[in-house]
Amino acid sequence: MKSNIKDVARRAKVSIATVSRVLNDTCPVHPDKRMRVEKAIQELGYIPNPAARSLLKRETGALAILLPVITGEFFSEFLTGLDTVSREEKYFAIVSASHREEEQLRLAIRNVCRRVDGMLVMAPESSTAGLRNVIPSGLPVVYVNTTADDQLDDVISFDNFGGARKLVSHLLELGHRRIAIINGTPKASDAIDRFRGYRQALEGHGVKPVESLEIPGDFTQEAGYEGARALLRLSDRPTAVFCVNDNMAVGALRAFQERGVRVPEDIALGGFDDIPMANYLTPSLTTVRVPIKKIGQMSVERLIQKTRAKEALQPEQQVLPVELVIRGSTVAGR
Amino acid sequence: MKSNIKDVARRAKVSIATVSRVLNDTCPVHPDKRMRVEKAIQELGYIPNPAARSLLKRETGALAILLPVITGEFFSEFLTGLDTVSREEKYFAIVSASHREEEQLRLAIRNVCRRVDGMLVMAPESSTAGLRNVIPSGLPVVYVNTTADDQLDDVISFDNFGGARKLVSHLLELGHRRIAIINGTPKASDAIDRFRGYRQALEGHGVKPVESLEIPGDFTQEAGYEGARALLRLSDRPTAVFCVNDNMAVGALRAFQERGVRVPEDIALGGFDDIPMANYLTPSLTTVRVPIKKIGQMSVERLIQKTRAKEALQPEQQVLPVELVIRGSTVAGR
DNA sequence: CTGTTAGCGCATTCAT
DNA sequence: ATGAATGCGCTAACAG
Repeated sequence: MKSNIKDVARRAKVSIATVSRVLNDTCPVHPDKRMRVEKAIQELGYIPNPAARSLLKRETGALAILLPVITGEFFSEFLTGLDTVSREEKYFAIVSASHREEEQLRLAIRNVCRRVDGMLVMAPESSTAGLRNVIPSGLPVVYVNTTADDQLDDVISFDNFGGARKLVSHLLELGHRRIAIINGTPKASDAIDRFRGYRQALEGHGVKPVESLEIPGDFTQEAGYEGARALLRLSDRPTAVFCVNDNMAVGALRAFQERGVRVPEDIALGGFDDIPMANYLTPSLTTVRVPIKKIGQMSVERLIQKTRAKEALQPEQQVLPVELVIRGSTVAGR
Repeated sequence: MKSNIKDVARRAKVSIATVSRVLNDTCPVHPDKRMRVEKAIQELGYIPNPAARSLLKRETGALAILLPVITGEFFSEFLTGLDTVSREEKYFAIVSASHREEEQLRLAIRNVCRRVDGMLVMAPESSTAGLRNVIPSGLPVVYVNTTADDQLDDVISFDNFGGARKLVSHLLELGHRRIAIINGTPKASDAIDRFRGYRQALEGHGVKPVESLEIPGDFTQEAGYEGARALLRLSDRPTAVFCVNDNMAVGALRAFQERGVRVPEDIALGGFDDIPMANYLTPSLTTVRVPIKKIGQMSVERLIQKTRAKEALQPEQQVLPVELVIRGSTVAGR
């Protein structure tokens, strides 16, 4: 059965304070007693109760990582980066997904906020001010890829707008004029920014946006697949398609291949994120490289820094650059 | 600042007991006071401290999910299945990765075991008996894909041996005789079982195993890539390669394509898992379908069942069937 | 060096 | 229906 500090103390014939001392190595303890305590701990299989400890110390040694979803390569990469760092820094990472629903996110925040010393929130569909009333003031938070209404929070994001503009400009420079877009979930800021980049690029080249070429989506492969099929049904097909993330581009590519539409000869295809898979597709996918793993690392590093600091730190907001990666899905022979 | 139950009581001009009552809806409370309490909670942004609650109630409402890694499609799928169920059942899932190291796993177990009401452990490199001394007796545990030394624990796994045998038999039936294998991490039971399946299939067809065709690996794409390159350097190349998981097959495919080795014409390729990506590769990947998402669901369901049960349940051990999926990487024209 | 004691925030008796 | 008091397991301050 689960034993407690009293059991250990009794067995080692010392006071509970002494047990606590050897446990936390706070002040010197007589080697003899230390040994007895260690032996008792061993024999009982005693493990301190973090609930009791955190009640007292007001810290938990854990960090919450709240993501819209944990599925897919994008998030895998992000988690990998983040996990390494938190492990090194002796923090325990609690990962949860909010399924892109604000309500679920709020619930998750409520669920964890008292169990952790800090929170990492990636919520492209929410904004920092909107979440503020759910988050206990004083709890360190780092937002990733979340809309910042003001300068009060730490926010790390990357250049969604610029990346999309670059990619679509690349298509335009290849001579494409009928360029479709398959979008992400409607309220997601990253989807919105990428869409803006798309529109901006078109404008910059004097191309009028065509509404029938702007297909709604939700970041999933299925949406990419369905969106691409819808585009193929059009009487006046586009010559290029920009999927707002790689995941959807994967689905689109499948739709094209099923219908015998060659990429890039019949239709060019671009994505966003540069997930590992992008390079494995045939043809490989032209996309916008986002330093996902690095962002994962950076954001926990910052979170841990904020958590360890006694004083509240000056909020920092940064937007990381992204890079266009040209591959076979837009230029044949690559 | 973080407020506590006392603050709420003071503000609502009631006792803390009353606050606790409206919080947990235990016994009837005068509507008037209830209102005052609710108002105070609202105004203070009060959130109960789960640490204090669990100290008293001896339950946490959380489940631990300990996986070897959380990267890649296999684990994404698993988590997706699991997440849905635990959310529905009002349990909070704490996910952590042990990096395939027993020491890390033990550390993670220690870290979480007192924070949760039950644990889901996927540890292909460990065995149930070996972990027993780290896990507090009485804590409900469900193992997935972990070696069972005895009948004392709940273990859910799938037919690694049979799946591998089927796949390699398929290659043999296509006429292949020089069949290489790229293996998983050495101590992982799934890798070991799949290797056994490979050997067994060869034997069944009277083919002698060739040691130079048995390449070590570690389940990562990089290992698949390197393994495939090593095979290509052989003077006497294999005509088929079985990668012990799809992830490595992806890496192998890349190596082949880089060197202009056609799949399946020059070399056939098989994987294991049937991750979503397998179907998107060109050629699509012949593999062994594992009902990953379903296993994720089943295992938490069982865990929750054990957790809710007052009495200790009879341990159940089950091995789920897997299915050979033949695609383009072994048979051209698919 | 070591033991005793007072809470941490909360649910739960036991009185009222 | 409600409040006062008790204790969950632990650490820290205090007193030896």
